[in-house]
Amino acid sequence: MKKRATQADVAREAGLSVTTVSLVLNGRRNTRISEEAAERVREAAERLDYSPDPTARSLRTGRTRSLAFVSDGVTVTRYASAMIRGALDAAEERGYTVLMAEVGERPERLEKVVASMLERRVDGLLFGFMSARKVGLPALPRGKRTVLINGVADGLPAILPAEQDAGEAAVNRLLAAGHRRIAFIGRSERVLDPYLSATIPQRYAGIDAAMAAAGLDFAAEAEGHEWEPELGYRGTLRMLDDAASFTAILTANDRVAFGAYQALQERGLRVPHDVAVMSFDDEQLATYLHPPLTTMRLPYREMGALGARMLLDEEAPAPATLVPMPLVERGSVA
Amino acid sequence: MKKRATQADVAREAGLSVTTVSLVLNGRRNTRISEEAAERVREAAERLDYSPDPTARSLRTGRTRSLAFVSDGVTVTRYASAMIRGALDAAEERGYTVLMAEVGERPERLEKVVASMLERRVDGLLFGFMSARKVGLPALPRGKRTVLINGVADGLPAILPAEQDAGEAAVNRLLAAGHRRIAFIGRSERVLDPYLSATIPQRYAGIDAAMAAAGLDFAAEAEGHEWEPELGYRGTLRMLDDAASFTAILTANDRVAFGAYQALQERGLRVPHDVAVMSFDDEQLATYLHPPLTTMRLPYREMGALGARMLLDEEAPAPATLVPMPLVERGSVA
DNA sequence: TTGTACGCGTTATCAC
DNA sequence: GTGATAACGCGTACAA
Repeated sequence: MKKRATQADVAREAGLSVTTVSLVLNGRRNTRISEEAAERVREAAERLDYSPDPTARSLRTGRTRSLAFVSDGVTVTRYASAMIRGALDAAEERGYTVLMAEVGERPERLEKVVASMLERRVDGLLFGFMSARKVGLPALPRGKRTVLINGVADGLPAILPAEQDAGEAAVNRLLAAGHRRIAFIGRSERVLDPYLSATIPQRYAGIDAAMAAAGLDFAAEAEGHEWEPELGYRGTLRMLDDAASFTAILTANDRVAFGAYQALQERGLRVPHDVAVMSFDDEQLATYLHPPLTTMRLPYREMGALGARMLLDEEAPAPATLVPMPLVERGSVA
Repeated sequence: MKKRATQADVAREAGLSVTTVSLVLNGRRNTRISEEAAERVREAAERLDYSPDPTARSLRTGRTRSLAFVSDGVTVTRYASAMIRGALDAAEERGYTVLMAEVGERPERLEKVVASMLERRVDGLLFGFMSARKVGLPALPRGKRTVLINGVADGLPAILPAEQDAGEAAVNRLLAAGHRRIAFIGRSERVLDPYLSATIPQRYAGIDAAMAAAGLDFAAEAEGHEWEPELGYRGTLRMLDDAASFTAILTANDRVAFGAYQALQERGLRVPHDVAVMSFDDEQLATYLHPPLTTMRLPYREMGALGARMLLDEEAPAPATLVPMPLVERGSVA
């Protein structure tokens, strides 16, 4: 492994000065270098397989062409990790590198991690959270560009899923299939705390708005804030045992829907023939079910990509951007 | 936002030279600086809130205290993304930062991405793959430390799950519960291609070895290389329809087990009372089932952490390191 | 149109 | 024991 070629090497090879080399290779427009010199530089660079040293460049310019992606637990979260992928792709498109850090369940680490990223002179900070909620962040330097994905904090630009629209769309999908007696599993007062979730209230709001617009009330409800299969399972059984009459179930998320499927199957009810199921999130799980689950997708990958673009593109970012949650049509609604 | 303090500022504040400052702050041992001078330096640094500029340091030392984590799709893979977390934690412990990149389904991007990481002067390269298989990698500079996680390539150190042991342990768990008539779902010739999987053959080998040691053959088998719920579902139904007699099912992975559960429930068979189910991987899914699934866990987080440690700690890494797959005891075997 | 020389903040080599 | 000073590789003001 030979030493890497430097600008000086290229200059020598081309018989020109480093200034010329620098100007040419950085594609400076309003400096009149003869086309012939420029060509000589490019050839020399090519011959020597030259590529600029980003370290030296950063030292000189104060910019690193890198951004930090700081998250709570998205790497260990079933599906939220897709937001990393989105950010990675958008950053790479722009020639940026992503420094990753994760603070896990210990928010007190956040300060240390952010400080470490700032020391590394990242050009911007991207925060990503597992569940969209209000978060406390350490003080950040004024000028430093910052965007929150799936989270909100004081005056920082935030990217969130368009939950209200999704709530409406979910209900409307059931209505369009002719359902009028609809059950809902997963309402909870607890979830209204913005530090637990900043978006779930909107999901509820959308759901309720669409129901109201149709002049309907839910035929049955099973409350609960732990959106795990158990809730769907027990909730569905309870509603059936209460002799509630419904032709469709709307569940707070896919894991709840999963539990609902189990209960329905136990009772000999077929999805979607006897009972339709409509849900939110679109975890991988949704594709495992029989029939596969129709659900409103959390657009994590798009949110990650948008976050990186907002951070890196110079336009002033909006205070809050809502990313549409697409309806993923599978087989559980008919 | 004021300008950051530099070493020169600290030197001035302490009334000493930058040399002294550098020596003290880097904790050099065999240089005789008076304890009093050292103290003055530390105090001055504290007062000015000085922290060294990693960019300048890298320019000088040629090391960046950063490593690259290059993967195919681990960020969008249900559970493999835990290996990122492991690598992140281990890197942070050592003061290293992780530059992430992901090439997705396009291996031709690998070369570009690796080149970009090398340009950034990372101190080491960590490759992480979704499924443990033989991979082709671009040529890497001689000296550059490299470790593969969940993948194998020519002469590079690799970290893999200990599948053979896990295969044996899974069978032995069933034997310990008294099962003698065991069915197996998921054998396939196709999976023996090392470019598809380098470890599945070992999983088979462990399973077969344990069965042979017990003097047993499988009571029934359902073959298949697409390890999705569908295989478990159809496979189980077929075996039951063939009037096969078994008290336990060993499935190739959790998704297959999920399908098996569905089939068993349809036929009115209870897990684990009528049929025990034992599996591999430990996806989140395993905890959703009724009863929760007993399975051999793929230790992705540990593998990620070990990879980073091997990369960063100076010991010469072994050509291949097998990480134990722990038995996760839940409720599906009795 | 191109070249010279300096500075970015650090570490390392030598003097004193 | 400590202090000048020369790199590291790049960008750019200023000179030619």
